Amino acid sequence: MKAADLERIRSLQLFSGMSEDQFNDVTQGAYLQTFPAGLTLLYEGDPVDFLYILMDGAVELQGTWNDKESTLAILRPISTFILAAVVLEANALMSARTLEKSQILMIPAEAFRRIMAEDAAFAVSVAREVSGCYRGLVRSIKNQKLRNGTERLANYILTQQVRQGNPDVVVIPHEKRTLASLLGMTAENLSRAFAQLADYGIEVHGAEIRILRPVPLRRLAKPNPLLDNHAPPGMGGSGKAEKEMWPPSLGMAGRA
Amino acid sequence: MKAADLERIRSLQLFSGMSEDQFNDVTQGAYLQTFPAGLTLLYEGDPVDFLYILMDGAVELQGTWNDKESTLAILRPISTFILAAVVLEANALMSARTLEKSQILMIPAEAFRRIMAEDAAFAVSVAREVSGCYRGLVRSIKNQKLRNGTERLANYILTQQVRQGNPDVVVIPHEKRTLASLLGMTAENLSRAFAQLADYGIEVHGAEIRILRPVPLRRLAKPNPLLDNHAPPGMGGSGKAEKEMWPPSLGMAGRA
DNA sequence: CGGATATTTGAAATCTCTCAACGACAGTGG
DNA sequence: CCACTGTCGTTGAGAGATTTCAAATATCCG
Repeated sequence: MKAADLERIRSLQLFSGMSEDQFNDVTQGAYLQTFPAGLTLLYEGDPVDFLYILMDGAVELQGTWNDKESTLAILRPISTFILAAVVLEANALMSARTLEKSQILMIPAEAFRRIMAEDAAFAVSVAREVSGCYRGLVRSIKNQKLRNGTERLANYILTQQVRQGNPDVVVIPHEKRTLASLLGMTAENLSRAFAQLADYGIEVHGAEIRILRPVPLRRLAKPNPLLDNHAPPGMGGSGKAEKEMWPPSLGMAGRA
Repeated sequence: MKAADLERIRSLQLFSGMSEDQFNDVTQGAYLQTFPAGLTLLYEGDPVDFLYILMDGAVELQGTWNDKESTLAILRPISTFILAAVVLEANALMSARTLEKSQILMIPAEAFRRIMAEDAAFAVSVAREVSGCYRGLVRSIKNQKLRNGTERLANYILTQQVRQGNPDVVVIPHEKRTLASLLGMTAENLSRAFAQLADYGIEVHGAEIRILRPVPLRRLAKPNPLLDNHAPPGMGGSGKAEKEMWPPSLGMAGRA
C-alpha cells in the first residue's frame, strides 16, 4: 500500500491511538482495492471476513425482506462499515454495494480482533467508533418514526447544505431513487415531496436543489441535534467530535 | 451492594473478562437503586453521568420531536442502556423511563471510561456490547422500513412467543399503547392490527394473545434472523451468542 | 362504588403506495 | 447524424394504509 494511503488511514481516529507496531500489524494483510460502481461487496447474511473502510467513492448499505429492499445508509469517505459484525464475528445484517467507483480498504477481521484484544487504546477507539455508528442509527430511527416524508426530505436538504459548506444550491450526490429509499419512501413520493417544498422556497432542477428562502424551510424541518447529524458522513463515522453545537454554525464540523 | 447482586453483575458478559481489582474499582462508586414506575431517569439531550444497568423491572427508551414521541425500545433485565453516550462522553439521544418499579445499577461514567482505557479485555467487552446494541438497532430499522404495521405485530408476537418459552398463549408485558408506539403505530391502529390477525389464527383477550394456528401466522410474518432478534431482551443486550440459529429452536438462547 | 385511564370501534381526512403513461436523457448501432 | 432502446424522473388516478377525531366500552385502582 502507498505511504500516502497509510497516512490517511493512520490519521483516522480509529487508528490514531495505537502503537506503530500494531498499526503495521493490522494493515499488514490489508488490501486497498478499487471497485466499479454497482458492485455488491457483501450480501446480507454473509459471514464477514474483513473490516471495510471507504477511502473514496460511495457505498450504500441496504436491507432486504420479502422482495422489498431499503437503503439504510449512504456512506462517503472516510467511513468504516460492518464494524459491529467484525467485532462480534457475526454475519452481516446489511448488504453493501458501491454506488460509484470506489476505493476501499479491507482489513482482515481476524487480525483486527486480535489487535483489539492486545491494545487497550485501540479497543477503546473501536468502542468509540461503534458507539458513533450506534448514535447515527438512533438518529435514523427517530427520523423515520417521528417525521413524515416531506419533513424527512426537508431535513435531508438542510443536512446536505451544512455538509456541502452552506451553499444556496445543494447538489444531490446520487440517484433520486436511492435518496427516496434512504428517506423511506417511493421514488414517486419523493417527487411529490419536492413539489410540496416549492411552497417553502425550494426549487429543483435535476440534481440541483435551490434554497430560495431558508426560513420557511427551517420552520417546516425543525432540525434538531438529537435527530440530525450535520457533522459527519452518513454513518460509520470514523471519528468526529460528539459535542455538537446547535444550531449548526457555518462550515463542516472538524474531521480528524 | 449485596454480594448476590455483585455476583449477578459479575456474570454479565460485559464484566466477565476483567480482573477482580478493576471489577471492584468500577463497582466501587456504583449505586444499586430502586425506582418507582413511570419515573424518567434521563431526558433526551441530558449529559450522561452514569452507565445504567437494568437488574429488575422494565425501562422504556423513547425519543421526542415536535410534540410527538416514539418508543424506541423496551428493556428487560439484564440490559445496559445509554452505553454509547457513556463511551463517547456525549449527551443522551433518548429518554429513559421506568415502566415498572425497577432496580437499576448506576455506574459512574468517568470510572467506567477510565477502566476501559486500562483494561483491554474490558474495552473489548464494551466494544462487543455496543456492537450488539448496534445490531439490535439495525434490525429495528429494517423492521420499521420493510414491514407494515400488521407484519410488525405478527413478528412481535412470534418473538415474544420464543422469549416466553414457546407457549400457546403469549402475554403482552406492558400497556398496549406502549407496544403500539414501539411498533411505530397508533394505539387505534394496533387494535385494528390485532383484529386483522384474527384471520391468521390469533385471539386476543386483554393482555393475552392466543395463537390458535401458528402456520398461517408464520406465513404472514415471515420471521427472519436478519430482522428479528428472538434471543435477547429488546436492546442493550448485555451478552448473548450472536451465532443465531434459524428457525429458532425451542427455548430461549443461552444467556450469560 | 366511583372516577380516571386504557382500549376499542366508527367515520372521515390524510398520507402513501401502486400502476400506468409520458417526457427527458444517454448510449448504441446503423 | 439519426433512429432505437433502456433507464430515470415526473405526473395522474385509484387503491390501500394510516392517522385523527369522536364516542362508546372496558379495565384498573383507590
